[in-house]
Amino acid sequence: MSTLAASNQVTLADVAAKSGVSTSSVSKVLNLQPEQYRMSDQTRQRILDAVAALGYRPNFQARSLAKGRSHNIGILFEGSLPTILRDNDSGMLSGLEPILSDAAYQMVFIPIRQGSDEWKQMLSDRRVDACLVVNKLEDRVRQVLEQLRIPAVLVNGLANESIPTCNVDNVGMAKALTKHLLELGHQHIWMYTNIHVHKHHSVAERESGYQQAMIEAGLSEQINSFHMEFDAFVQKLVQIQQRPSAVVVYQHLEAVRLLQACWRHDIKVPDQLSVATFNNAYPVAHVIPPLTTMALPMLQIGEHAARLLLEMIEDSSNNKVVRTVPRFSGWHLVVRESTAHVMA
Amino acid sequence: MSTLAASNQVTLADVAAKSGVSTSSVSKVLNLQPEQYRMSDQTRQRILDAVAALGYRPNFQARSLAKGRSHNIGILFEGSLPTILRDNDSGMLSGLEPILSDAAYQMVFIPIRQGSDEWKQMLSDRRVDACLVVNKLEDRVRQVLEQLRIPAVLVNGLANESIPTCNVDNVGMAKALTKHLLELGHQHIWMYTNIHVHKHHSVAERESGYQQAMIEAGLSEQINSFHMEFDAFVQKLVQIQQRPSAVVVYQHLEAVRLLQACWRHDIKVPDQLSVATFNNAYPVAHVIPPLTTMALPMLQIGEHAARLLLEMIEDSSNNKVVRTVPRFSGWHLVVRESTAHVMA
DNA sequence: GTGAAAGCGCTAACAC
DNA sequence: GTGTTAGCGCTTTCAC
Repeated sequence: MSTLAASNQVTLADVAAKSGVSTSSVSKVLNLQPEQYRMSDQTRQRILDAVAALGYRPNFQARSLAKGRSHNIGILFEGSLPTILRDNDSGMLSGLEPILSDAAYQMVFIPIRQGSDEWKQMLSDRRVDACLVVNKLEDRVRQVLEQLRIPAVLVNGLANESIPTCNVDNVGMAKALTKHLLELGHQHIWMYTNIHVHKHHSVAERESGYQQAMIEAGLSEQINSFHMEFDAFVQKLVQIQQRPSAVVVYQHLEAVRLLQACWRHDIKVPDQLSVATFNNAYPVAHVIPPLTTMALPMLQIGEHAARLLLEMIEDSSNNKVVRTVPRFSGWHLVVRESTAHVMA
Repeated sequence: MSTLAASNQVTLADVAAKSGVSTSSVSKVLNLQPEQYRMSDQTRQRILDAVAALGYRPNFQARSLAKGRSHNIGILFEGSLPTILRDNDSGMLSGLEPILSDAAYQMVFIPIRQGSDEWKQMLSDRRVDACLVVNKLEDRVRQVLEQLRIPAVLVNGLANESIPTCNVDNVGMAKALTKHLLELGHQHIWMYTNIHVHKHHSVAERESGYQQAMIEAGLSEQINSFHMEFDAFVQKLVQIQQRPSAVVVYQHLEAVRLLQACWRHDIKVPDQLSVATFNNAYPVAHVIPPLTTMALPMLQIGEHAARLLLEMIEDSSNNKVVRTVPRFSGWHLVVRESTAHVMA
C-alpha cells in the first residue's frame, strides 16, 4: 500500500469499471487503430462514452514506464540558446511544438555545457526518446547518440552520413541575395563570415551561392570571401583603397555589428555600402538602418524535423534507417534600407 | 511478459543480486539520508560498490511512477520565448539549470498559446510537479494552477497574494539609472513605457524609482512618464518645443527602437538626447550608439527560483505555504555611449 | 470479441 | 538491520 496522497485521478480501472469491461479493452480502444483488434462497435462506444463521461486522461508516467518510452524529445544545443530557437512566431519552435504535442511528446531543452556531463546523463538515462540537435553535431555528441542508438535529427548543421539533417537551401538563398545586390547595380560585392563559424557547412554553401551569382553576372574576378575576426574585417574594409559597394554577411548578428562598425568609421549605409544578410530575426528590422535579409523557412523546417523524429522513434525498433537531407526552399527576400542602388 | 526489446539496462534488482541484498535495501541507500534508516556500514558499502561496479542508474520513468512525481518543472510563458529566458550565459537559465539538474529535475517549456489548451493538459496531466511562470501570471493560468494545487513561482511578474514571486529591485535600479543621468547634468528627463506592457507591476516600480531620484534632485516638476504607443511617443518627442535631454526607457527592446526612430528624425543620440534602459541583453551593446543600461541579476534570480520551487515541491505534501517576495539587488549599471553629459 | 495476468523498475510500509 | 510484499497506472500477450 502506498502512502502517497490518494490522488483523485481517474484511472483506466475506473473507466473499465464504469463501462463494464476490462482495462485491456479500454487500453486497446485508446491506443490501437480499429483494424488492429476486434471489438463490437457497441462495446467500443460504451468505452468511449465512459472515457468522455469521466474525463479520463492517461497517466503519462505510467504509460512511459509500460511502453519503455519517455515521450520526451531532447533539444540538444551548445552554449547559449541558439538563435533559431529563440523566435517563437513562425520560428522553428512553432513548427515543432504542435506536431510533437499531438503525438504526446514534450520538448526538453538540454544545453551541452562545458565541464558538465548532465547532457550525457540525460541521454544514457533514456530520459529522451530522440534528439533534435541544433546547429552543430560535435563528434563526442554523435558518438554518444550512436552508441545509445538514440534517433536524432540535425537542424541547420553540417550534413553527415550518420544522421538525417534538415537544412535550408543555402546556395539558392545566397544566390538570390547576391542577385538582389547585382540588380541594384553593385559589382564590387564582398562576402564576410566570422572566422569562428568557419567550420559550419552552410558557410561553404552560402559562399557558393554568392559565387554562382557573381559568375553568372560575369563578375568572377570580383569574388571575394573573407573569413576573419570581426575587427580585422572592419579594418580591411576601412583601409582598402577601392572599397566594395556591398557586403553579404553570413550571419545577421555580424551584420548588426557591421552596421555599428560602419557608423564608427563614418561609412554610410547604404549610400557608401550596402549590407545584406541572412535570417529575418530580431533585431534586423530595428537597427540603423533596417537590414535587408533572407527570411529562413524555419517553421517548415521545424515541422519537418518533428515528423522525422516521430518517424524515427517509430522505426527505431525495426532498425529502419531514415537518411534524408532535404533542402527547404521556402525562403524569401526581405528588402529593407540597408541595401540601395549603387552610387555613381 | 513484455515484448519490448529487453534493454540491457542495469536495474535495481541487478544491484540487489550482485550485492546479495533485497531491492528495498538498495533503494534505501540510494534515496534516504543515513539517519533515516538502520543499516550496517558493511552492507551499505557493499551496495555502493555494486552500484558503482554495474554503473547503475535509476530508471527515471519507473521512479516517477512510483513516487507520483514527474520530475519535470514546467516553464510557463505566453507567446514568444521571453527575453529573460533567451540569454543563457549568466542568464536565468544558467541559474535554474544546475540546481534543478542536481535534484534530478528537468525543465519543460510550456508556451501558452492562444486557442490551444495544450498547456492546461500538461498541467492537469501532472506532467509537471511545479511551474515557473515567466513575466506574467494571467488569471486563467492562476486559477488552473490553484485548482490543481501545482506549486508555482512567478519570476519578473506582478507580486500576488497567491504565489511567491522573484523580482528585481526595480525601484532601486530605476533610481540608480536616473541618478546616472542626473549626474551627467540632465534635468529634463522623461520616462517612456510602451502602452502594451502597461499592466506589468515593474512599470510602476521603475517609475517610482525614476520619480524618487527626480524628487531627491529637486526636480519634481520635471517628472514626466509616458505610457503610449511607440509611434505616438516618437511624435511627441519630435514635435515638442522643449525636448527632454534624456529618456529612461522601460524596456531595452523599446530603447533599441527608439534609437532607430531618433535616427529617422535626425535626433542625435547622445548629443541631443541621452537614452538609458534596463536589461543588459542582446543587442544593447551592438546598436548605434551602444546603450547604457542596468544589468539585471538574472542568474541569482534563477538560482533562487529553482531552490524555491524544489522547496515547494517538497513541502506541498505538508501543505506548507511558502510566501516570500524577495527583491534582488545584484544589479549594476553598464555605461555605454547612449548617455552623455548634457549639452549646454 | 473480451479479459486475466504478468510485467515495466522502483518505492515504502511493515514484518521479522 | 534487512527482506517481503504490495502497489504506482498502464500495456500486451495469450487464453478463452
